[in-house]
Parts: sequence; C-alpha cells; structure tokens
Amino acid sequence: MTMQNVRVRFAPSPTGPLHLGGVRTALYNYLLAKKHNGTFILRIEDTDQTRFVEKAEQYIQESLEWCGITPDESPWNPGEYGPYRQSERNSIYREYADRMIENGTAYYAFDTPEELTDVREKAKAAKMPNWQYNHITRNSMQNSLTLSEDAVKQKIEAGEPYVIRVKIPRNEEVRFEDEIRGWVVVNTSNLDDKVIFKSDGIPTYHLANIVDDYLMKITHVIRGEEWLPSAPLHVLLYRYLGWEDSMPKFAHLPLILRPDGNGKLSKRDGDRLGFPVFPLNWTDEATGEQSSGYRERGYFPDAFINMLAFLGWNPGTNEEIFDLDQLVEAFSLERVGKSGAKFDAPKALWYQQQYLRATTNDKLAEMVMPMASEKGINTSVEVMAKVSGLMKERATFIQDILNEGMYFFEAPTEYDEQTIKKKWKEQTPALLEALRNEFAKIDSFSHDNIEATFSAFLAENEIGFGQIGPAFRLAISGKGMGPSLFDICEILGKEETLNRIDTALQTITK
RNA sequence: GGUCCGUUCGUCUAGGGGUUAGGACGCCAGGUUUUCAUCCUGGUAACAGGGGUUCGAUUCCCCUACGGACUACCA
Repeated sequence: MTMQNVRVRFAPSPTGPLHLGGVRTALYNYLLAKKHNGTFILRIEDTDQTRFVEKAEQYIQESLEWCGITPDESPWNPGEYGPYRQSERNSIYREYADRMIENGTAYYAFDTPEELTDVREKAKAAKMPNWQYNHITRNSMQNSLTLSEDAVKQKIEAGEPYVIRVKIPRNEEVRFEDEIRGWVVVNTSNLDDKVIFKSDGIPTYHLANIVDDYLMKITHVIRGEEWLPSAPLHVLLYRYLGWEDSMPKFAHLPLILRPDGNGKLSKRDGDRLGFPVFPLNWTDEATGEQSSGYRERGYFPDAFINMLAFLGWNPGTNEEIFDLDQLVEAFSLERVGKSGAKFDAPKALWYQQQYLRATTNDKLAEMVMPMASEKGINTSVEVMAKVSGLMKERATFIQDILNEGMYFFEAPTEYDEQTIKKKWKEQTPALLEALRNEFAKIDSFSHDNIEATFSAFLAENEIGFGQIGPAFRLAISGKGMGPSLFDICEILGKEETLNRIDTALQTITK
C-alpha cells in the first residue's frame, strides 16, 4: 500500500482517564502513522463542558508518553493545524453550521430539552420506544422547517435558545468502505436529525469532529466500533459541507470486551475485574475512588503495548514479541480483526514476564534500586544486579525481585512453617551446626568453594542433599524454595551466612 | 424494539473450497533442576446450527441462533 502524507488523529474527550481500549486506539493510530512516515495527532475533544474532568488531559498526555506513543502534534506540542483543543477552536465551527443551513442540509430547532423528553416518554408509553427526531417527526416539531421565516427570525432575534440539526433525507442509501469491515450500507430513513450545534453555542462531536478532521487534513479515521453507527452521519456531513472528495478513510476497531463475557470494557470497571483497566493510577476526584494502572502495577510499557497490540491485531506469523519499533514495522490495518476480543489478563502477565526476563540484570538493578532505598535497604547496584539475575526467572514484575528476595538484604525473622514441619528433623540442628563449622573454614566464600565444601560435607556424613539442603535454605532465607543456595550464600557473604545459621539454630524449634 | 457489526480450541488468534484445521496463553503429564521458577518434550481442546452453490464446504451465499455496539442539545 502506498500512502502519502498519512495524518491520523487520536481524539479523546477529557472526561476521565484513558482506558485500555483508548490506549489501543491511540496505539493503532500511531502505528499506522509511523509505518507510513506520517503524522500522529492528538486532539482534545472537549465540546461537552458538563463532563469535563480537570486532570484528564494531563492523564492522557502522561499515559501516551509512558507508552512511548508520543503525538507529533498536540495541545502541548502544537503543529501548523492548531489549536488542538476543540474548546479553543470554538470560533471556527459556526460558519460550517451556517453553511449547511444555507444550503438546506441543516435547520434550526427550538424544541426545549424538556419538550423532547416529553415526546420521547409519550412515545414510549405508546409502545414506540425509539422516538427519533427525523424526516417524519420533525414536521410536528418547532423548527425552521415548520415555522414561517418570520417566526424563526423573531425567535432568534428574541434570543430564544435553539439548536441546529442536520436534515437527514428520507430513503437514501449511504455507503462507505470501512478499511476493516468492507462496505457498510445504511438507509437514511433509519438515521435521525442529529444536533450538530448545541444551544450553548458549541458544536456537538459530530460537527466538530468532521470540521477538525477536514481542517487538519486527516487521512484515516481510526476509532472504536462504537462509532460505526454514526459513521453514515459523518459521511453525510462531509457531503453536505462539500468535502466528500477529501473524506478520510474510516477504520472501525473491534471493541475490547470484558473477560467475564458481557459488554465492552469500560472505565467504570476499575479494578473489579482483577486487573487494571487504566494505563496509570487514577483517583476520581469526585468520588475518591482509586483505580490502579499498569505502570504502577509494575508493567513495562513495551510489554503493555505489545499485549495491547495483539488484542485485535496480529502480524500473520507465529511471532508474538514485538517492541514498539517492531510493531511499527509489522503493522497494517488489513490485519486488524473484525470481532471483539475479551481481555485476557493471564496473557498480559505472560507478556510482562517475557519482557522482564529479557531485561539485563544491570537494567533491572537500576529500576529496583529506588524501590529498595524506599524500603530502607542499603546495598550496591552490583549486588542488586546479582540478586535481579537470580530472581528474574521467578518474577513477573520488578517488585517481585524485592518482595520475593527480601532475604538477600535482611535476615529472615520467621521461617516457613511447612518446611519446618517437613524438613527440620531431629538430627538437623547437629548437622547444620557441623556444616556451619565447615563453612567457617572457607577463605574465599565463592559459589564454587561453598559448593565444594558442601559436597564434601555430604560425602563425609554419607547423607544426601535432601537431608540438609532444605533446612540450610530455611536457615538462611526463611523459605522453602528459591535460587541456588550457593549463589545466595555468596551474595550474603561468609559472616552473614554463618550468623543466619546461628540464629536459625537458636530460633527454630519443632 | 429498531439499525448496524460480528461468530475457528476455555481465551487471543492463523488459515481458507480438497489441511492430520497451525501458533500462543491457560491447564495436564513427563524430562532437566538440591527446592521453586526457568527451560525442553508431549498432551488437552475449535470451524454456532440449518439450508443452499459445488465433485467437494470450516472457507462462498441465505436463514436462524447467539454475542456486541448504537439508539442524548455525551463523546
């Protein structure tokens, strides 16, 4: 596919934190743009001031940054097509609504919200649950189609509130080719006369979106499937504004579904499904409700992005590990699936595990150090790198390295009950003490020397590993499992190892 | 209810008129390992149903069922 000047946009509303689906939409937009050396734009769609949430925009910015999908043009990094917040573009929309009134594709409507709910309720009571303002009902409503020209003029001049609606024709077929779904055909009789300009002087999403996409020279509109039903309206809007020739291509992404099997994943799901639905932690200012994010949970951005990319897309090969650059390379809209994907939390864990294991010990140590000092652990990066190397095979998140490997830094204060029960036999203390005394003779306390001493000890006493190993582990780590004992001892050092054995001998009683 | 979209192992998916329907996650079993984890090997398990079209349909068409989205002066 050859595409020139690809310009795509991610256009969230600042009504709260971004969630998984939103991040994936942003990601696919980004991938398509980068794949074609195009431009990825972020536009804030804040036309509904009633739902505005103060910190949402900052959250969106921070999330995208964390994911590494930084926009080329955005409110905080404007390009030539700004402003990038719809609230700051308000002066430019009216002209287009007026143009539609002039060419007869839109009209003024004076019905109040109360009147509208009233009609809807009455219709509902009459068992017609889907009352729409459309080519039939508009004839009995208060609008510039039913009122005389003078009456309309009078109302407007008197300052009566009004909205502007699209005049959707009766019985016409609207068709467009969705990049993911193919041809979609809808009859206009099923559409309603959507409000495109609200009485507060602000356009609705539909108008603002089309105008901005046109002015910003957007070539591909990649958005969630929830927008599919209004896509025909948008096609009509392009037509009525005279922009059909430069209409962008549409691609409606399948939804990310809840794993429990009903409905799409939503912001309201918070943490209740057992996994985060947000990239970053979020606290709802109004309710005080806190939701966890992938970042704070310990996910690496690459793992998160990789997992998200594969929720609805695949490269057509058996490879599954792709960092951002590789995703850019491999991505194509054609390989995006049509059907919704239930979010697979265990798979997310698996991705994170893969990335953790692929991270070098030094890099891991660098990440763990701040957490360590927070816990009051005083150690060197070198030691931390060794610990990380030993722990990463059995960890999923960086936190696990510390949580599971605390004994590298602090002597155990308690000992695993199960192991005591099973492995701490009558002869154990005597054996352990004898072993301790052998260790005391080692000059260079290295893995190999420790192992050699240990092996010799086993041979001399004619016992197997099982008769002393688990108890030994218990004594130095407090646990019944973990990395190689000799590695642990080497890191601990001779003195600490001996001390821990002494402590254990005094503490553990059956 | 109406409109639109969808339907391959439990989950994410590949495939596509003739295949032993492939991979990954999960799960199970075996091997390696002092333990745990890793790693290796193997196993489990799917084309929603019914009609067509065809020599042959999981693949193309239709219907049904099921799932989902939308149905605001929200996006």
